[in-house]
Amino acid sequence: MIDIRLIRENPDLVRRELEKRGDTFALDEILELDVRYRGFLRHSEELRAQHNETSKQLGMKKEKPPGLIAEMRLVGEQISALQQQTREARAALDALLLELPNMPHSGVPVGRSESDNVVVRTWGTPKEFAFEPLPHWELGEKLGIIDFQQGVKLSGSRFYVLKGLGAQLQRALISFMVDVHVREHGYREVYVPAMVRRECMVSSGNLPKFGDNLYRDEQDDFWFIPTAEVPLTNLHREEILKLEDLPLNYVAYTPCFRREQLAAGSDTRGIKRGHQFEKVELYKVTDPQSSDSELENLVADAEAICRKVAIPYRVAQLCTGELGFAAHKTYDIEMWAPGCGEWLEVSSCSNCSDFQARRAGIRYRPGRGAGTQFVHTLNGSGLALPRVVIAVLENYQQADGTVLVPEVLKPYLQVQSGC
RNA sequence: GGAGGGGUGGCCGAGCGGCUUAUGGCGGCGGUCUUGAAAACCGCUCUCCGAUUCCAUCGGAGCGUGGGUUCGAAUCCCACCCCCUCCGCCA
Repeated sequence: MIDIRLIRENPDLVRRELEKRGDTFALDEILELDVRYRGFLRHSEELRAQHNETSKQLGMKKEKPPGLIAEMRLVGEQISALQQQTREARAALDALLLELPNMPHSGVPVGRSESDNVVVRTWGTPKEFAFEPLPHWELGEKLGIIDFQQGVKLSGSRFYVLKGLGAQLQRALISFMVDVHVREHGYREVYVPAMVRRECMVSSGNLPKFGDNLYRDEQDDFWFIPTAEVPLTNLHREEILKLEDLPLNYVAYTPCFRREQLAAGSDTRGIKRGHQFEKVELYKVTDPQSSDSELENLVADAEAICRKVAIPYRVAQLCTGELGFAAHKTYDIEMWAPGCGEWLEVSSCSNCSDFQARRAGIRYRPGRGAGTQFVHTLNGSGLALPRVVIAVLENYQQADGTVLVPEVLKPYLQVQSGC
């Protein structure tokens, strides 16, 4: 959420920043509602101040004059009516504020589409194969480790079943990645619910605007998380954190659920995009001064995984038009997949500045006696599982259709050579 | 799922229609005393919103959440959320 006071005091700045995303926003309506809201609020507070004073005096009197009580009742009714108007204006204002995306960081390149993203670095060189490398769906089927038909049988399109070493490879990657982040990067491992209350989705920015992308249990109003970012954002909801406890670094492994209402046929091959997938998520809560540098640390922590599994990757900075709703600045990490011949997004690391913190009410106190301030939150995959599985299969494949096990995964797998 | 009990400031815990700007204690901070520390004593300790002459002052709100009754609600009523105990069921 953007601070209403900033919009009030500097609407042109906010408008200019938001329009970098390539869209227009209802700022005039917001400003108008804000004036209305404060008018009602001020009026009802003035009346209430008088009313409080008279009531207090009335309470001290032995004789209660009936005329005065009748008069007070009328004032009370006026206050109720004003409060109702105040509430309505506030609710309308909040509804609009919740629809505004975050403002981009000043260093984000202005642009409209993927082609305006900026590749900031590349690591490794795509391997030259002496044969035509196969896409993972062919490799997986030949090896009997990915079964698409059974996925469809159980749940429909965009579901798959991993079998034997396919399932084990994914599980090995999960353990390996979490271990690296805990032991080498200082993250605290947490296990969180995959179904959350509606307000958690509002805090993270998924609701009210993106409900169409979420699965939901209507009976109990549980919402299925599209990423661990949602529960992690809410871990400290409505808390005032101590400066000395920042930054908080969390790593969580969770399943993720996305409705992905894509056109039939797009991205349907393979396990790149499904309704359910596994992800290891990194999350940081920092003070506002540190979030810029912590984003660099976060990206480096995610990149470390790519290097350890020795798969070429590149890091792209997203342009303003590609930023997610809550994001202030984002880097994507893309691994090279020689079989499908594309750079696969395996991580998206974002500094959300105070956008989610404001929605979730997560604050800290900068110093003794100082007022509270909103923290900054950052998140990034470290990494998204099915796509790393794809990259491993396609990069480590051999001429005979078998796949070698990356060195770092050997301690985590039952086999030492490959499959 | 059934029955009962409960949610009050950082924590514990009183209050059960106006005397509460929420008693008291613990913790925390500052001070007095002391060579220093402890003890004792004194004082201070929350958040949010709005207005203005904006390092401040004034007003409003907040006792799980949201409504309601009343001139006046932490206190009474309704709904919901959460926690605890027992029973049932279950991994």
